[in-house]
Amino acid sequence: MQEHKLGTHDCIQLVPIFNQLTTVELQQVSAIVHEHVYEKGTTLFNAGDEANQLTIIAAGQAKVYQLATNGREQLLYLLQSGDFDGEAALFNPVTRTSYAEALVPTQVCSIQRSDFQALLAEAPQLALGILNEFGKRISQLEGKATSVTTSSIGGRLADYLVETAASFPAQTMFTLPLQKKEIAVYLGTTPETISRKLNEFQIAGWLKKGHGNQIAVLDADQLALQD
Amino acid sequence: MQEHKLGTHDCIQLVPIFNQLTTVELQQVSAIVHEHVYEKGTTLFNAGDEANQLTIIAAGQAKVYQLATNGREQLLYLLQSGDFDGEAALFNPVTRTSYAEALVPTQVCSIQRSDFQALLAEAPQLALGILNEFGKRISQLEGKATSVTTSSIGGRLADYLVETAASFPAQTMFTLPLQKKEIAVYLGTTPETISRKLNEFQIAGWLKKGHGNQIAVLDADQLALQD
DNA sequence: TTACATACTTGATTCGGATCAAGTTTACTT
DNA sequence: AAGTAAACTTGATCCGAATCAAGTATGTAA
Repeated sequence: MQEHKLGTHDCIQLVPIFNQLTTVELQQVSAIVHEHVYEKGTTLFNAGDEANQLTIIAAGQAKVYQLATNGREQLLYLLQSGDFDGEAALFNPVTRTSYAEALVPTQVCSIQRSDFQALLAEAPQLALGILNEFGKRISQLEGKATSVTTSSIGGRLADYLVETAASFPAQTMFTLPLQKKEIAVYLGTTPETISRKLNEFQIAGWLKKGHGNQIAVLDADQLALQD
Repeated sequence: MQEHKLGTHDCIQLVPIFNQLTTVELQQVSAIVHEHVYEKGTTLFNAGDEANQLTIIAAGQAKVYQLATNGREQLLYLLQSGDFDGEAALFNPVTRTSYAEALVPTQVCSIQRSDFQALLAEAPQLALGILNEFGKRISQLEGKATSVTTSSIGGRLADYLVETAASFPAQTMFTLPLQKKEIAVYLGTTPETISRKLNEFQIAGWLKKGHGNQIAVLDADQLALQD
């Protein structure tokens, strides 16, 4: 069973920032991409490492944690296929402040800074795609920063659920990709509160809890209206 | 008195993303930059506008507000000389979700999307500089998103004060650039709480309140240690 | 200088959500 | 299938900060 393994060319096509490239440019990119498969539970990179490369998830899933000053870890991103991290490394050597761990067997494409900079001079179109992707990410983060100071916990959880459920058929049961403890940390709250809010939502008829970490969103519209 | 007015060339040199350009490239950029001066209290752009340009503050100061779903306004940025906004517009036509107002007479440089894209193809070095700046902004926003879910109000206020005080000589009185009401909204709290926390900080000996909106930070190190 | 509006402060009360402390379920190991 | 550890739930209590309600400064216009 290795359906999730892909050739280099396919790998690159999965990444949004490379979507707009011509065939020729795609080949140029292929030439400088390195591939690696990480087993479940292994570390993609560590805090304190010097970062010299862009890391792209071709297939699989990884969690990125930031270490807070008090030693606590804050989940920063849940990287899915096509997501990337470490873009700052493409311009300057930086020390990573976060670390990442593979949740499942995960195939990663990486690009070295020096290779990337050389390529950029030849394929300006590439820069546009990346800039575009960065712009999106900034909007997203601005939204998060706003919503965190603006909405209540209930609202943030509701948003998270609607967003997560979006990748599954409507009204069907699915397994939450994160444990409640992790969702809690991600939203800046506690597992207890997550538990209680999910109950409230179920009583309101907006969702249905199943076995283990399964839920079905019944009324995404009402959920989204929370706060 | 027009010391704050600058020629186009000077204007561009103020902007970090253009810092690394060669003289030739700077001239190319100069050619496509439009300048405009907004009087105090006038609107730079409005929510709902279609954005087709990058807006750079050459001299002056502007507030950028985001409208929340409940109709409340959330202060997003306080733009100073050299800051820019609307970078998403450089890649796709977008509708603005925020609006900006000049706090003082403010000189603005703007670049149209079409001009920018044409330029980018000729000056790849420019893309690198912008990408770099974007990377920094993303780190900054990641930090803010983390600190908001992690620290208490006191900690966030302390950070804000230390940051704001940094542009004044140490331990001297200065006037806060925002009203307390606005600081409150910015930090996601209320004027009452700001008032109380400032008292606590004064009693602890970390700052001194003066007349009106003046304060002096006495012990930035202790403040920064808050939470 | 007085009058008025706006910003700010202070106190009393309320409330959301964190924390603490058991239980209970789920999932993994053998 | 039984045993164990981890994750989850539920209840009781506590605390930080929001809200409500006066007040007091500050600044502005006549």
